[in-house]
Amino acid sequence: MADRITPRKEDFSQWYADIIQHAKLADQAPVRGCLVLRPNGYALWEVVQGELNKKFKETGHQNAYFPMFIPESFLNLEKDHVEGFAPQCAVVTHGGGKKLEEALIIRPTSETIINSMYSKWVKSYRDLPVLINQWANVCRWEMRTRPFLRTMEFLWQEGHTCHETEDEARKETLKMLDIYLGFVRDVFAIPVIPGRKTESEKFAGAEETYCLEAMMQDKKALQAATSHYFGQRFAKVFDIKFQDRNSQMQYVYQTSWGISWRILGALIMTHSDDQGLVLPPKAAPIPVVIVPILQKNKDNSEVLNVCNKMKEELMPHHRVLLDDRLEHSPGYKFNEYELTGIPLRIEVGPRDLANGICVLARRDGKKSQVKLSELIVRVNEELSDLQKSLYNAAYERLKNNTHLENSFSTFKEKIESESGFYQLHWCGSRACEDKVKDETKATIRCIPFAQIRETGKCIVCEKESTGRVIFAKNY
RNA sequence: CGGGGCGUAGCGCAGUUGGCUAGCGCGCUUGGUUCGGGACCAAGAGGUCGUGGGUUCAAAUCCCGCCGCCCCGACCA
Repeated sequence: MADRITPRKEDFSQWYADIIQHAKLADQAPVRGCLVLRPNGYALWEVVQGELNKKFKETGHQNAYFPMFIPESFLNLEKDHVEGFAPQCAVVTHGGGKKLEEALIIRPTSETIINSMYSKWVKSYRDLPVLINQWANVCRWEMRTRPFLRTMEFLWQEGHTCHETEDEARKETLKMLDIYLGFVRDVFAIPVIPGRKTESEKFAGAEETYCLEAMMQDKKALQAATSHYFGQRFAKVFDIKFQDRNSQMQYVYQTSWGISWRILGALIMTHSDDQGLVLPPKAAPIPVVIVPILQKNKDNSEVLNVCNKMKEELMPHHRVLLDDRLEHSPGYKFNEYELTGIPLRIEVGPRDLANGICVLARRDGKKSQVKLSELIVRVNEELSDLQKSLYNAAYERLKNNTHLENSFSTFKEKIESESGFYQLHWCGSRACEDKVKDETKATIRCIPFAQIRETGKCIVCEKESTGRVIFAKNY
C-alpha cells in the first residue's frame, strides 16, 4: 500500500500536498508561517483572478500596482488604522547598509500608500469615480499562523475607490460585496451569509465593514470576503479633495474591498473529503481528465486514438488532461486524480471500445457508462450536476447548523458541544458582545442583511434587541 | 510569551535500559513480468543521526547549552 499523504477532514493543512508547501528558507533565516504555492495551487489562484477580473472589468474597474513599502508616517495618519495594524507590521529599518531616516512598513494593506497617490490624482469631480484594484502580496506578522487562513505573507486583491457622493460610495461597497457573493456561490460553490460587522469587528479605519461568512465542515465560521465603506476618513487625513459641480472643494467618499488566498482554504475546507481535495467543476483549473487503460509493450493505438478524439471534442468547452503515461497503472491514476480533486474522470479501455462506450467517474463517487456519441452532452450534464450538488451539500450543512437560540445558558451548553451558527438577539452593546466572547469563544460574525421580522430581548442583558446576529466560533 | 511534543536518507518513521557495518516503508535508478482501483520480483543509489560542548574504552542513545519545527493557548479585518 502506498504511503502517500492521506488527507483527514480534521486536519486540512495536510490536504493536497500539490497545492502548498511550507517554506523553509535557509537555515540562517527561517520564517514562520510562509507558504509556497506550487503550480497546481497557483492555477487555483489564477481561477480566482480570472473570474474576478472579468467582473471587475464589467463594472468599470481597472488593475494597477502600488509600492510594497509604506513610509511609517503614512500609516500613522489615521488613528484607528494605525492602532489596528501597527502590532502586526513588519518594519524595514535598514537599507543600503545604512539606518533609514524613516522606517518603511511592508504593506499590511495598501490604503495609505494608495491614498497618498489619489490625493495627487484627484482634482475635479471629472476625475471621479476612481475605480482601481490591485493584485498583490501583503504581510501581517501574526502570532500564530495557519496554512492559507492566516499566513505571514498572503496573496489578495484589494480594490480602492473614490466617489463624489456618500450614496455612490455606499452603493459601491455593497456592489462589490455582491460580486464576491456571486463568485464564491457560483464558482466555488460556497454558500455564505452576507452581513455587516459590529463596531468591534470592523476594519481598522472603516466606517462600515461588510462581509461574507461561510461555514466550514467543522462548522466553524470563515470570513470569505470583505468590503468597507470609509466615508471621508482617509480622504481627510490624506487630503483627497476635488472641486465639485458647484465649484466647492470637497473630500471624496471612499471604499475598499478584498478577497485573499484564504478563499482557497475555504474551498478546501468546504468540499474536500477523506479521499482528498474536491474541486467544484467551475473552480477546477482542469475539470476533466481522460485515463486510458493502457498496456505496456502492446499496441495501444486504438485506445489512444479514441482518447485523442475525445480530447479534441471536449477541449473547446473544457480544459482536458489526457494522462497517457505508461509508467503508472490505471488504478494509480484514479487515486491520484481523486487526491487532487479533478471533478470528472473519463475511463476508456479496450473493453469499452468494443461496446462503443466509456466510463464517467465523478469526484463524488457517481459512475456511469456513456455512449461515445453522447459524450459532450453527458460530460456537460455531469459537470453542471456536480457543481450544483456540491453547492447544495454545503448549503444543507449551513442550514442544518444554523440555530435560533433565546437563552444564554442553553446557548452556552450547545456551542460547547456543537459548533455552528447561532442566531441570537443582541442589544447592540459592546459589553454584551464581549461577555459572550469571554464565556463561549464565540464572536459576532455578522449582522445578517436578512433579518427575521420579530422583536426580542438581548440574550445577555435582556434589554430590547436590535435584531438577531450570528454568533459562531471562527478561524 | 505560556503549556506540550519533536528533530535519524527526498518524504514518513523505528532504533534512545550506551555496544558490533544505523534500519524500515514510500519515493528514486536499472532489468524483467504486469497493467479495468494506489502492481510484483530482483539488483542498486542515497546518512555530518539539528548543532556545540561534556561523560566514556565506546554516544543517534546519557548530561548541559544553543538552534529550529509542529500542536494547543494568548493576539488577529
